Amino acid sequence: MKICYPCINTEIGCTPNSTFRIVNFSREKLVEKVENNLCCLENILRYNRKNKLLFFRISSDLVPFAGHTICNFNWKRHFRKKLAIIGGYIKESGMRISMHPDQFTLINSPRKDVVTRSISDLKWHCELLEAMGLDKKAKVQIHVGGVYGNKEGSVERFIENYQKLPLLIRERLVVENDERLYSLQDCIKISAIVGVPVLFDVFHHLCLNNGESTEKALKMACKTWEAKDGLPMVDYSSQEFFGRKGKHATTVNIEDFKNFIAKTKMIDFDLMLEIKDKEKSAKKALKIVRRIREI
DNA sequence: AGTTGTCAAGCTAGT
DNA sequence: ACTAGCTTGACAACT
Repeated sequence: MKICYPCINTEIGCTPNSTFRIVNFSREKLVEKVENNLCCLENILRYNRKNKLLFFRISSDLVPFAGHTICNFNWKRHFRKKLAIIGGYIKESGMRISMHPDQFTLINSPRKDVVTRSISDLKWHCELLEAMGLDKKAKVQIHVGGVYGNKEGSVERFIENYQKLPLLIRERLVVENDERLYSLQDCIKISAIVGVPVLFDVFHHLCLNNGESTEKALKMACKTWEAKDGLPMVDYSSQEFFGRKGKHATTVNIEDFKNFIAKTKMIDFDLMLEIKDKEKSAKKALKIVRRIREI
């Protein structure tokens, strides 16, 4: 089991997600930001390696506006060497990478323009991982999307559009259960038809489920991953005690986490801790995982 | 230097 | 018909 936190490190003092306003878009601005972001990403990866945190989610802001029509600059070519170096470091360290485009990226919208933009967005995520030389175990995760007043039809549209995706995207795309619309069961049903691996989100499952226990659900999700996809990826977070339902906790709840790790001891997967204090919780979690799983 | 409103993008649910 | 919230940081314009 590899374990880590998404996108940001709060200790190092740099950000790999530095962006700018679209009105200020220029080739120079983009190069400046990406240079800075890649440099910070390297710092984070070094920190993670030192701390044995071997799973990391790279932010979609690493290359601002990369999938947008405004971006006519070939950043892949420009940063080719740097990307290969970073990818080399990731591989040599035995690390794994994921990416997670945000809620605007969905392939089941009835709006053609939304789907087109989403595909363009997914494409650059995959191209980035490709440029780093990472194998297909590096994944890009999205949710099923909207319901649009007709869940069956919306699932159907997901399936149709998924099947039309270029191979470059299909080889990396995984679908994650969300906390309001598409449960794990919904994702599994889609997976049974198109073969997309299902990324299990423990916390979302607590918010929306079909009565299965966490262990049962996790096992079901794991079956959708094949050897070529690598170990199943799992997202974990806990509920902020006084927060609205679905709000992520500030720091990991140690007791809940121990419980989760103990219950799932027999299953192997990679774990992303979606907790606000990032590497702090990840380090605590790693200690627990090591003790309970004896790794 | 510190504070605050705003940001490329979609969707749902609540008013 | 309209907007807050997702999740949330960071930019940019303002004190």
